[in-house]
Formats: sequence, C-alpha cells, structure tokens
Amino acid sequence: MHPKQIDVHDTADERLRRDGQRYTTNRRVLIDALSAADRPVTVLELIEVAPGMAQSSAYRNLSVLEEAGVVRRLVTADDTSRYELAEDLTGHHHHLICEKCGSVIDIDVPADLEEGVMSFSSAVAESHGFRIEHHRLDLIGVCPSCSTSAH
Amino acid sequence: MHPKQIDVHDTADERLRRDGQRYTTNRRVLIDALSAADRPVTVLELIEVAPGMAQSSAYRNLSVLEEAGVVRRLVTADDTSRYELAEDLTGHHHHLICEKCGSVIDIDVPADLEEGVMSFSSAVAESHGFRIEHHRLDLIGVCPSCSTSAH
DNA sequence: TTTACTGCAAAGGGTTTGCAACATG
DNA sequence: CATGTTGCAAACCCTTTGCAGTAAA
Repeated sequence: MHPKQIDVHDTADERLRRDGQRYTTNRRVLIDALSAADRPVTVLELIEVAPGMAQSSAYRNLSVLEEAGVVRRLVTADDTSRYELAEDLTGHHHHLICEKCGSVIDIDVPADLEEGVMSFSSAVAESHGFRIEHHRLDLIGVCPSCSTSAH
Repeated sequence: MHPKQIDVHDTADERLRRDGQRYTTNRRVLIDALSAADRPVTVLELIEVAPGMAQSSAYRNLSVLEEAGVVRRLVTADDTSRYELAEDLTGHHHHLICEKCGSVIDIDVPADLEEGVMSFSSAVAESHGFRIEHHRLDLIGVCPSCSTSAH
C-alpha cells in the first residue's frame, strides 16, 4: 500500500540521530508500546507497560521523541497528555473523543471530506499568515461506557 | 440574522437558575469579559480583567457556567484552560491554533465543508455507539509572531 | 434562615528539573 | 573520556478543595 515499507524503529533512530540523540532501550520500549496501541495513550499507561522506567524518563523521552517528530502529543478533556506515533508513521487519521472520561478512538475520514479540509486549510494559511502544520477534525461526545454508567 | 436576538446575560441567568444557581456579579463580569473577547481566553487573562475576583472563584464560576451550558472550556498546546461563550450564543466556529504559544484565533468554515463534517459525524455516531455532541475542526500551525521570533 | 457564593490558604496532581550515577559512541 | 541518559526526589504550576464568613432568595 505504501510506496515503501517504513520501519518505525529505523525511522525513530534516524530522526533522533539527526537531533544528536540516541535511540536507547527506554525509547524503543516507548515506541513499541505506542506501535502496539491503536489509539493515543497516556503517560501512565505507557509506564505500566514499561516496568522499571521512571516517570521522569518517560516524560523526558516522550518530549525528545516529539521534538524529533517521531511521536505527537495531544490533550483531551481530562488534562492529561496522550501520545501517538507521528502521522507519517501511522497514516493520517482523526479522533473520536469522550468528553466525560477523555478516552480517544482513532477514526478515518472520507477522502472527499479530507480534501475539503485541505483546501480550506490553504485558504486560511494565506489569509492569516500562519504556517499551518496540520489539522484536527475531532468528533466529541459521550462514549457508550460513559452514557451507561450513572453520571 | 437570527430568528430572535439573544441577550447573553438573560440566557446566562436563565440557564443558571435552571441549575439552582444564581447569576452573581462575579459571573456577570466573567460573561462580559468573554463576550468582549473574540477568541478563547485563559483564566489568568480573565482574572486580570476582573480585579478583586479570587482565582478560586474564577475557576469555580467558570465550572458552574460550563455545567449550565453558558461557556465552553478548551485546552490547546500549553496545558492551560481557555474559555469561550457557548456556541449557541456566539455562532458555530472553529479555531486556528499556534502550537508554539498556544494562542487561538476564531475562524469560520465554508458551509459545504461544514455539511460534510455533519454527515460524517452522523455516520460515526451510528457505527461507534457514541452520542456525538459536537466536533472541532482546528487548524494547527505557527502564528506570524512565533515564526518571526528566534527559536 | 436557608442555601448559594465568596476569599483565603492549603492541598492536589500531572509534569518538569537538579543532581549524581550510569551508559553509550 | 566526553556527552547523552537515567532514576530519585524535590520543585513547579495550574487547578481544586476545606472552611468560615457573607449575601441573596
């Protein structure tokens, strides 16, 4: 499907080196965990999957990985950071967010809608003098679990 | 343009009463400040405009106002809450966000693009069992000010 | 006169940082 | 061996909460 099969670890290694950083065991573990998830995950979830890694290391490494363009950070309703692999590693997608519990599900958007967003994006970039890096089209509501449970 | 001109204060009062709350001076000051702004503002900014109001009161009142559906809270890149009036008081709009400094600008979206999002939203609601409350279509990039300044 | 609201100060909780020890190129 | 990385603990900062006093219905 892709023009070239991208290896996530090779890419991470390469991008970190470009920044004068090393692809350490801790960082590899984080990337593995993020690769295994099909949704953005919290730092707490990452630490649970990576026993022995200090919280500070997790935060620091995720920050370095974000700087290198390997992962992306996002914040939902519950004020905790969630991380996912950068879009050029996973493919462009969008999010379905529960405004009660902050959980996130990845969703895909029809191509024609995507195109509409892109052309709108270009227009706004020009009119506002922004350099637009990306967009997000999130659907926000209440997940089945939260709408069942009493308040 | 609107079928009926809506007064923000009347609406706030009404919605608070519905929740057994009062429309106090502090809350009126917050609503005035939010009405005057053409973008989501931080709690700190609100307090600066409302001298004498305790931070705790600002947070508590904004929370009550959000609960009553008068204001909406959003979180951008810098992990601080920003508030804006509820959409039925200001009209539906979207955001242009600077990923460096977290600042936000309100933007409008073409009607046809908006329609595309709505129909997509309905489809996802059905397929995922979500009750979808709203959506956000944010453009994210670097504002003119941040792309000029060093680093 | 009951219930909501307020300010103050303290606590909470996710995130960041100083530092000495460690590991990697 | 020079530089990046780690874990621990303390610090940080935005936000929330306990409480005693105040104001509104």
